[in-house]
Parts: sequence; structure tokens; C-alpha cells
Amino acid sequence: MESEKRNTQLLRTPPPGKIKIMNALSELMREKDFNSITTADIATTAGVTEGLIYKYFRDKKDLLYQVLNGHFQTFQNYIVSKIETRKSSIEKLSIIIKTTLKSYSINRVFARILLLEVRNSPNYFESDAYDMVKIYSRTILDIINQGIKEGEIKDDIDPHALRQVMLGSIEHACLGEVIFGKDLDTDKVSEHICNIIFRGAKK
Amino acid sequence: MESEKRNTQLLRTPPPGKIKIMNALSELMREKDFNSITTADIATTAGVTEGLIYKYFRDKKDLLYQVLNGHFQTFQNYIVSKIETRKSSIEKLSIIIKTTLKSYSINRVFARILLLEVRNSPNYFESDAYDMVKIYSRTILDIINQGIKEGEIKDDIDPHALRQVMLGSIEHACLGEVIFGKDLDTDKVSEHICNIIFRGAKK
DNA sequence: ATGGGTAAGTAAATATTACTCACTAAGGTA
DNA sequence: TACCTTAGTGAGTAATATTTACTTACCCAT
Repeated sequence: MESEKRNTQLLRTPPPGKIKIMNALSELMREKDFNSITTADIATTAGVTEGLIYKYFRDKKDLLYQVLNGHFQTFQNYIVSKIETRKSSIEKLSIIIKTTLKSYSINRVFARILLLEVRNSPNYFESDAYDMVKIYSRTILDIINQGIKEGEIKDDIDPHALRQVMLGSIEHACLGEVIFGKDLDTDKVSEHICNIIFRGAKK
Repeated sequence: MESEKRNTQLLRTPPPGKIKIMNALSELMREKDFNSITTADIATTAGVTEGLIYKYFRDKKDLLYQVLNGHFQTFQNYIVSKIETRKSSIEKLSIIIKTTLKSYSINRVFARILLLEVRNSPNYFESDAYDMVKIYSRTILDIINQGIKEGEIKDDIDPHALRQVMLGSIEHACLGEVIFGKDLDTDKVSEHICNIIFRGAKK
């Protein structure tokens, strides 16, 4: 009963102020980079006072991490829903590449935070958001290993290296879009990337 | 005569204070991320006053860009010296991958700045440092195009995509080292990466 | 119903820190 | 000598992230 109470408390929808603050930052980041956004900016666009930010977030960075976490949650669900029906490993990995690229492209704020804004501070790697990244990253590795075991992927390929190439390619491909707002034909680009990667990785 | 004077002025070795400031930031960044380093920190480790920083640099970020530029200059020279003797495109690209990875690995501060600290602010893309990046990036593209023309690389490969995969792979591969200080066997990793990339890209 | 506890939110003070400005000292040069 | 330029100083200022003491509203157990 005790734990049930605490549990419902954890799961219940966050207070409106908290939501408003997170949305405000997300919105502001469509135009500005994180460091150029002030706590005053955030508070006014959220329609709350500056002090409230520090009721729900340890500091400004913590707010950023929680916003990222929110975006990553929906991203992760989307990814999982896309690959669960597929059988072949190569196919799964291709879908991950295309879907990730598409997600970054559709939600540039999400991509911006993940690729440009958080990695420079050590605290990020202790955050819940980074835990999500680890899960996503782990998923890819598992699929690669499965692919090797089932003979779809060459067994002289280093799984970690393949994952690095995949993730690196995806990230670098959308950098231009995220930074300069260039348009990106995700279907075409992901096809090119898959072409390069798998004509080597596929046995 | 006017312009000659100005020219020698530009080329002559920078004042000791400027050098000390740049070295100080570089040194501090071996331990801390850029945002956690204060101008006071920089001044004291450099043994100058805070005001002097703003004599030579527009702002704190500009200092960072100039430090990056310095590192990139030596990096670029190193790269060029490594590939100029080689004939084959694939070979050149392989060397670039290995050498870049090695450079990042040896000079973590350089890698840290380039990959984690500058890309989030728009000003960076107006800086001299970014001009250097463009040159480096252009070099790779030229080699790829040459490789395609000479039949070393498949002609259905998109040159930009191949470059993205290359650069992305390199960067992602050294991220763990740069962030967490993990050791990296550059020879092995670059071999793995080349293996993945070129078994598809090589005709 | 009511009063005590807790969650949501406020307003103003504080402390850090990037950046400015008016100044000095030391060459070099005409 | 007088002057100009360059290197450097040190005390400020202004912006802004964070803290603190306080108010209000609501829930639930007596």
C-alpha cells in the first residue's frame, strides 16, 4: 500500500508548471542554441517564475536532460514499433537507419540536443536520458550479433565497429540539416548509407 | 609598403600574453569542459589578467575557436604529409581514416573541442577554424571523386554519402575515448572501419 | 468540517562570471 | 625629445544562474 501510493505518485502526470517549463525550452530551442537561452527566457515563455524551474530541476542542464529524455522516450517507442515485425537482421538495421534519420529530421530539436548540446558535460552521462541512449545502442548491437550468428553478416566484422559506423553515419548525415536547416531526403540518404555499409557487411 | 608592413605584422609571432592564454585554455580543457572553465581560471593559469583575454579575443568562444584553429593547422599539415606520397584513392582514404583517428587519439583536447564543444554555437561556422574543416572535408571529397573516375570506387556510390560515412565513423569511434578517456587501439579500429566501408565501396 | 501536512508556485536577494573601460609602462621611430 | 603603438593592468558593470524565505491551495485523517 505504501509502495503503491509512492508508485502512483511517480506515475501521475507531472504538475502543469513542470510541463510548461519543458515545453518552453523545447520551443525556444527551435530558434536558439541552449547556451543562448536564459532562465528568464524559459520562465517567461512558460508563463511561470524563474524560481519554479529550480523546484523541478537541479539546474538548467538537468532541465535539458529531462527534455531530451522525453523526446527519446517517444523516439524509442517509434523505433521499436518499426522493427518488431521484421525478421532479417539486415532489414532491421536498415529500418533503424532510415527511421532514426527520419526521426532526427522531423524533430530537429531532439536531434540538436542529442547530437550537439549534451555531450560536452560529464553530468549528461549520469542522466536518465543517457540510459535511454544505452538501451537504443544496445538494441543495435544485439541485432548485429544475431545477424552474425545467423550468417547474415560476415563473421569477421567487429560488431562494435559496425555499430560505430552505423551510428556515426546517421549522425553525420543529419548534422547539416540540424545545424544549417538544410533539407534532407532521408529515404535517399539512408539508402546510400545502407548501400555503402552493407555491401561490405553482408555476406 | 603599407600593406607590406601590415603583412609582416600579421605574420609575426603573437605576443606572449596571447600565447599564454591559448595554452592555458588548452591545458585546462584536459580536465574540464569548456563551459565549466571560467575566464578567471584561464587568466590565472596563464599568469595574466582577465582583461587581456578581451584584448586578443572577441569573447570566450572566439578564444576557443582560435585554439581549435591552432590545433587544426598542425593536424592538417600532418594529414597532408601522410597522403601525398600515395597513389591509390582507397589507400589515401584509408590513411586519412587511420591518421585522423590517431590524431584525435593523441590530442584529445583537439578532438574534444572539434567534436563536442564548438558545433552548438552558430558563430563557429563563421570562424577560421571552420574554414580549415572545410578544406579537410573537401580534400576527402576530391579523393573520392578521383577514385570513382579512375574506377577504384563503384560509380553508383554517392560521394557525399561516402564522405559522411567516413567522417561519421571516425568521429563516433573516438567518442568513447574523448569522453570517457577509454584507450583506443587506433590501428585495429581503423582497420575494422575500412573493412566495413570499403568492402562495399571498392569495386 | 477542520486543521495539519504537502505540493505548487512566487518574489526578491545573491553570487557567479563574462565582458568593458579608462588607464599605465615600455619600446621604437621621426 | 616628443610621439605613437603595442602589451598589459585592475577595478568596475551587467547579465544571469541559483537560493531562500514566503504564500496559496488542496488533500485526507481525525
